[in-house]
Amino acid sequence: MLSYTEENYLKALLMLSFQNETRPEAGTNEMAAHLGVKPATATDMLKKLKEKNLVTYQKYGKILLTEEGKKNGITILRKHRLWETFLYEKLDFSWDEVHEVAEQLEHIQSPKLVNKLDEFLGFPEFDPHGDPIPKANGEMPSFEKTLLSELTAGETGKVTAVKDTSTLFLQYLEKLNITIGTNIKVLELIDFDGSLNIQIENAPNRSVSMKFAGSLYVKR
Amino acid sequence: MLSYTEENYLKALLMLSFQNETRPEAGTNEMAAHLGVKPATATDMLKKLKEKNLVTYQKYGKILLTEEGKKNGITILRKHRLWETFLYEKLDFSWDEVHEVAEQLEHIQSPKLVNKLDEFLGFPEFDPHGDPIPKANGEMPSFEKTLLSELTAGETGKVTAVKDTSTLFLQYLEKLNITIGTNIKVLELIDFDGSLNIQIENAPNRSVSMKFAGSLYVKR
DNA sequence: TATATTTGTTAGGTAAGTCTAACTTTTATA
DNA sequence: TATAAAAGTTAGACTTACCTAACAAATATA
Ligand SMILES: [Mn+2]
Ligand SMILES: [Mn+2]
Ligand SMILES: [Mn+2]
Ligand SMILES: [Mn+2]
Repeated sequence: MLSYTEENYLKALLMLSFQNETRPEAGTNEMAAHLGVKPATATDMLKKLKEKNLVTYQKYGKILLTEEGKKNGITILRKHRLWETFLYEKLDFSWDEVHEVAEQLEHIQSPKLVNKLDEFLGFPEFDPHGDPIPKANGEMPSFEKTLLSELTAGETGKVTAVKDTSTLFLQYLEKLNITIGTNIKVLELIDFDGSLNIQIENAPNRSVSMKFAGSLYVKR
Repeated sequence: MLSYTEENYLKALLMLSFQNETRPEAGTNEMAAHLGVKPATATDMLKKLKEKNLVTYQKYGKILLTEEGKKNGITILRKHRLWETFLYEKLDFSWDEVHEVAEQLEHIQSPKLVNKLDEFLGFPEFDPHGDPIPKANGEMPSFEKTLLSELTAGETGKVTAVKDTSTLFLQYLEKLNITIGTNIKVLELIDFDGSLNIQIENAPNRSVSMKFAGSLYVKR
């Protein structure tokens, strides 16, 4: 049985492993920052997780989830994303509101609940941010990871997911009338600062920053 | 901000106040037993709750919730019963399974979630056990509290709630095809041991014990 | 009313999870 | 490669929630 806190550490390590695309290892400071605790606290927890065979790591070395640790992390992530979907689809939460509440709901212990919820939602493959929801068996639906910033002038992409899930970004997208499924055409690339002029389906044309274009996943 | 544990203590005190019909006061041992902790632990917590002005009590005296404590307890109870209703109505949980999971869900912090859930469920007045769900303003729908054991021979009652919510009792009721809304006619009262012969709607006649008849609320 | 029983409190201890301050190791850079 | 910076660890402390054992007060009963 894992504690609420241990679950958070495992999920954090899993997400860092997705983020660090080259190698799935994480560092203590990185992990601590992700969880909003001090590095000293992360070190303490690491010892405990190692003791329980959920991570492999040695002093001053990198952290890697074991199979068991990964399995547990995936379970939490599955719950997190199913709950986000529930809040968004059934209770009319906006996509910048779901995360905070799902952060709590993901820790509810009841295998039956998770699977019934999945069924109730119609076995969704992606959450409101376009992130893949792990299946009951641990598999992750895959999706194209093309960034809007990778498109060339003239190309069109349909938004599949957001890379940045911060409230600030999500609310800005809402203002721009962009959501999962919206088509965006790149009109022009500005070499000077990497910004682009885009045409948004059902919304006025816009100029957006490089940072913006690097935060949206699209399908060509 | 109340901790998970403090919330459990307040809900326990509230429910004991409903139970002790004569006076709403509770004792340390009673409280500890209800929460599954040792009396010494309950005493510790009591001091903290008193410090926070959630209960009034003095050493060796009885425990009483303050208005603030009661308000908080009612909020938890509202969430508990709404979640039970959700699990029962939307996710096909049986009425003996809902309690355990609601025990966890009641602690999720999000006023918006509670109210949206209430709306999603159609503002239910009673939970799957027939217990009243406190309204957002703290009011409790009232209901008739006649026990099956109070009926006389020949009278018919419609089941409105269960007094005992133990798995053992709920599963027995299920076996007998009795649920909220079922009509039961008292055929005969046996003076010797207080048992009664009853006629259950859509099920064979039965003899049930005094204990059984004292655990079911009905409406004449 | 004296004594036994029940009820409630205190003292002292543990475990989880967090922190700060000081220290060590690793890595980057001059 | 020596040194500075960054990354990570350790020691010691705090808070919350729990426990056991010993004690004190209140209540029931002979
Ligand atoms: Mn969490
Ligand atoms: Mn998400
Ligand atoms: Mn609870
Ligand atoms: Mn109930």
